[in-house]
Amino acid sequence: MEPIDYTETAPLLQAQPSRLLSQVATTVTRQTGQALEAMGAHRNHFAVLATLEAFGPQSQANLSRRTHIDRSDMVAALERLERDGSVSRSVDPQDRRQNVVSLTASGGIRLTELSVALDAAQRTAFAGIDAVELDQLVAILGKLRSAGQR
Amino acid sequence: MEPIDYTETAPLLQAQPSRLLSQVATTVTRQTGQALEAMGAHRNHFAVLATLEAFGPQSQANLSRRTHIDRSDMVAALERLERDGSVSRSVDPQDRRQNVVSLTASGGIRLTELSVALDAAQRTAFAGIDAVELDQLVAILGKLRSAGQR
DNA sequence: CCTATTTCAGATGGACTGAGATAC
DNA sequence: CGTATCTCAGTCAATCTGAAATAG
Repeated sequence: MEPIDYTETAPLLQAQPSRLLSQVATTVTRQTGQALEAMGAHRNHFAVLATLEAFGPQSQANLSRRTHIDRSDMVAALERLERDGSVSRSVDPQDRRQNVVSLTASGGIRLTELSVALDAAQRTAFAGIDAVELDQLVAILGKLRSAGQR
Repeated sequence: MEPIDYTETAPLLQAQPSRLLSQVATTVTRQTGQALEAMGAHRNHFAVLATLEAFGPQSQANLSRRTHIDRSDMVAALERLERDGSVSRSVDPQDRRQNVVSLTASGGIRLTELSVALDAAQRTAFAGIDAVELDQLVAILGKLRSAGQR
């Protein structure tokens, strides 16, 4: 007489990767989000700083396209980053509709701090799988993102 | 002189699987959600019906544990499913705190309909990867869910 | 005239919390 | 008395839309 496991998943549900995907994403996002919150930061802040470091000064619109952060949420993120002195904004003389957003020196330091915190959180969040599986996961998700945009 | 790609992702961001995970999950969830919405249903409805079919009549608390749907959202889902005639609820005579939720005949038919719609949506959502990769993805996500709960 | 960028104000749905009523 | 279940009300952050103001 076996004990009944009241947390088992129905077969039809196991065949629904979309559900699994969303549940794991929720958990992982919460873990990394809390790590950044403990640093007084936000996921979007890291994404913006990393993108500025990689591609140099650029407009908010390009930052949005590169990070997949909505133009509207970008406004709030930059307002905050500017207030903290991590980025500076000025009107582009070539095209005065745009702001040129630049990483400051202290923004570069901030990026390093956040990167360390995020790496640690990520190691915890993905502790259940090995390095090979993590590589597979990233590769597969990358394909899905390219294929399935919008 | 190469053209500049304004949608490229920063290296530091590519090393952040958590971000990728959340973005892909958002897209896939929207696609499957729309498919069910077109059927007048919701993701949670499918999960509940599939779990009832797999494990038979059971309490709302057990449905919550098995589907990972919050007890609070379960109330709304069952209210709806009962109104549609897909499930029936009655107080458990053995333990009158609990409701016994049962799948009705028309609920079984409904489950089949939703299953077909979901499968189609899922084939589209995961069209970018092959069967082997999908299996890998499900296996990896399964490990992460077991390891990282809460 | 149409399009692009930045900004604001708000809609929408998802995950979750707290507390009350009831029953064990 | 403490715990479990069901329910309701409501918070909270995330995603996204629409429109205004400005500039090309």
